[in-house]
Amino acid sequence: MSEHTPSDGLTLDEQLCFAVYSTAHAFTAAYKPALEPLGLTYPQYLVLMILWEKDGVAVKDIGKKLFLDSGTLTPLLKRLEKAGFVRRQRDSADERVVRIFLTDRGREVRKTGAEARAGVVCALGGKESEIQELRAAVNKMREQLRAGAPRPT
Amino acid sequence: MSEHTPSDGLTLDEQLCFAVYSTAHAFTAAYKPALEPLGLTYPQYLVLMILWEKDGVAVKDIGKKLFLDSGTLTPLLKRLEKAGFVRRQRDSADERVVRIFLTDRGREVRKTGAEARAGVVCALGGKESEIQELRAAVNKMREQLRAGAPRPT
DNA sequence: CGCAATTCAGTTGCGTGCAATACGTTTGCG
DNA sequence: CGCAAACGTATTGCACGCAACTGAATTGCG
Repeated sequence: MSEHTPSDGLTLDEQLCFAVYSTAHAFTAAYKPALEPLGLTYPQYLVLMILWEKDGVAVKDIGKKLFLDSGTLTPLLKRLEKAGFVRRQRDSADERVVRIFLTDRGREVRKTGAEARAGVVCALGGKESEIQELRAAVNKMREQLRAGAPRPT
Repeated sequence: MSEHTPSDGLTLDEQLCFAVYSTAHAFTAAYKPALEPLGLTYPQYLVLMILWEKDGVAVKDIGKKLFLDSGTLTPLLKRLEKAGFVRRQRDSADERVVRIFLTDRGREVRKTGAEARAGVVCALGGKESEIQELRAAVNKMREQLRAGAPRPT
């Protein structure tokens, strides 16, 4: 098993990071056929998922859930508003806060969202238990990365 | 266990797709402290990994490995060239093809790349075998998504 | 050979992501 | 109360990522 190249574990296919990176893109592509006809992108769909769970969430809290900042969310939410899925409204009790509310249209598309997920789950080959197991492992990895990465101190 | 919300598995935290999506960002962030001082982004680093394995690869083949198209790669490779990591050269035998070659600088940073990976692996909490197992599961998922998603025929 | 189809890279347009920064609102402390 | 610090959102600039398209080079078939 002699290696003609100095193999230091830096082969692309050996990398967990690349596996995750490329699979994330594959997920986005897998959802696209279901979302595109609605005029939704995948990150926009994630925002709607949060709102389906609890309406009137502040931008900041959406950011915490999705790990995104206002630089990403503000324009995204404006596009969602323009497309008629949500309403953006300043919190009268704290004028710094902008709360996001679903419109009727925003609530309507939940059905289609559920169908989208069903289709993708199907493509994954069934077994919900396996999927949940994998999800837990991937989430754990994310938390470890987030714990290891932050500021030096 | 009554649900006060119509739970159709559409909660953000139940989603494997979101786990992968957010973990991909976490990986990028984890690599950043190592890559930023070099003036490299994570996707640029992926391209270098391919070239470390085999130099002089065509843009098209880089795209196949990374699942990216020329719309993404052409500007990225131009930036890599401008930063002095690679050289872009038309294939004289087939003028349509552009081959990418490492410069001395491009070869130099391999060491730092290896250190970057070591740091991230460390943050993941060790056990190479577990990491490889997870990598295999995630890669399998990607292939299932890619097999399920393509054109309707 | 001759020409249509294919291939490959490049370009444009749009939607993320993220760092850095700006700005108005609120809080906390003397 | 008065003001500095903290907070929440918005803006700008840059780098992906992808769809749609362009244009040059090559291939393949009659």
